[in-house]
Amino acid sequence: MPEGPEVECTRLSLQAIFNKKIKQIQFTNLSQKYKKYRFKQKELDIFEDKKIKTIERKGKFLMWIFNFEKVILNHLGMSGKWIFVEENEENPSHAKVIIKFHELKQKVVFDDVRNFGQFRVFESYETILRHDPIRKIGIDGLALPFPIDTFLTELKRSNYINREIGDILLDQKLVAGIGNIYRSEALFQAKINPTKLVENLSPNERKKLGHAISDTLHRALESQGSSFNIQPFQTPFREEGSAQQWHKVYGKQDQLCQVCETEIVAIKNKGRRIFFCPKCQK
DNA sequence: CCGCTGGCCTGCGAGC
DNA sequence: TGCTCGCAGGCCAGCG
Repeated sequence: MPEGPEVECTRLSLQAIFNKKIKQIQFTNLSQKYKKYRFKQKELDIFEDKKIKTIERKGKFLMWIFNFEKVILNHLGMSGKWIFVEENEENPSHAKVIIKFHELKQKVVFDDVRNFGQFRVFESYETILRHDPIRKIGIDGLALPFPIDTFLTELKRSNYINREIGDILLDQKLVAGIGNIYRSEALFQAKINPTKLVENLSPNERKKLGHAISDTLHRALESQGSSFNIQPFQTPFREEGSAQQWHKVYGKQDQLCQVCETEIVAIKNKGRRIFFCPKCQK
């Protein structure tokens, strides 16, 4: 579900639990159905009475930093969300992790329907930085100002030049935080056909694309993300986003382009769909 | 080092 | 009504 902007919205809401003394972090009974969480409660027991100092975002990953050496790597996967739940309120039906605090009535619950999420303890900050997905992560698409020069340099890497631009935009080693929705939207804004090879992009197109990525992700952040379909994104305070209201192409196959009234088309790229206007995006 | 494929999961709507 | 199928905003191990 969540891409960079949704993950950042989540991070901002979770500031409410910074510096609160933890009573318990607990894997739910349901979570024990799954290998990645099974028999790992012991790793969470040591967090009792500790505090979350801050949460850093690396692309779509959240790194939880505490007032001792351990670090937790958390990924929302396709359907994960953190939700504040009242003491007497029932847990969401796919709760995997529950965190309770001494000073807070509410607990915070990691609810993850499709179970693609991650919640893993690492020994230290240094250990997590050596973890491959973190170590290899590219430019943060939400970085301000967007590092356009680095983006242009990276685009010239030999492993990218003969590949389709729509394909490599999901590569978190290039720009981290782009997901399936915002790759289509960014390409539309930059007026670039997703099947165009990187080597055939003009200098102007490359610059426009960098700007479009940054602009798209920031507009999404301001809109509190995109919420639609069956399992809409919600912030921990259960607010839904409104970015879907300005989507120009994502999910709009068979509808007419708002600019030129040509029919929006969808193509498959490695099993995921890319949406674009065949006239505006040459 | 690289890129690609299949696997990990549940829930929903379409079509039969 | 119930079944199967395809599809959904992502990552990663294993392979060539």
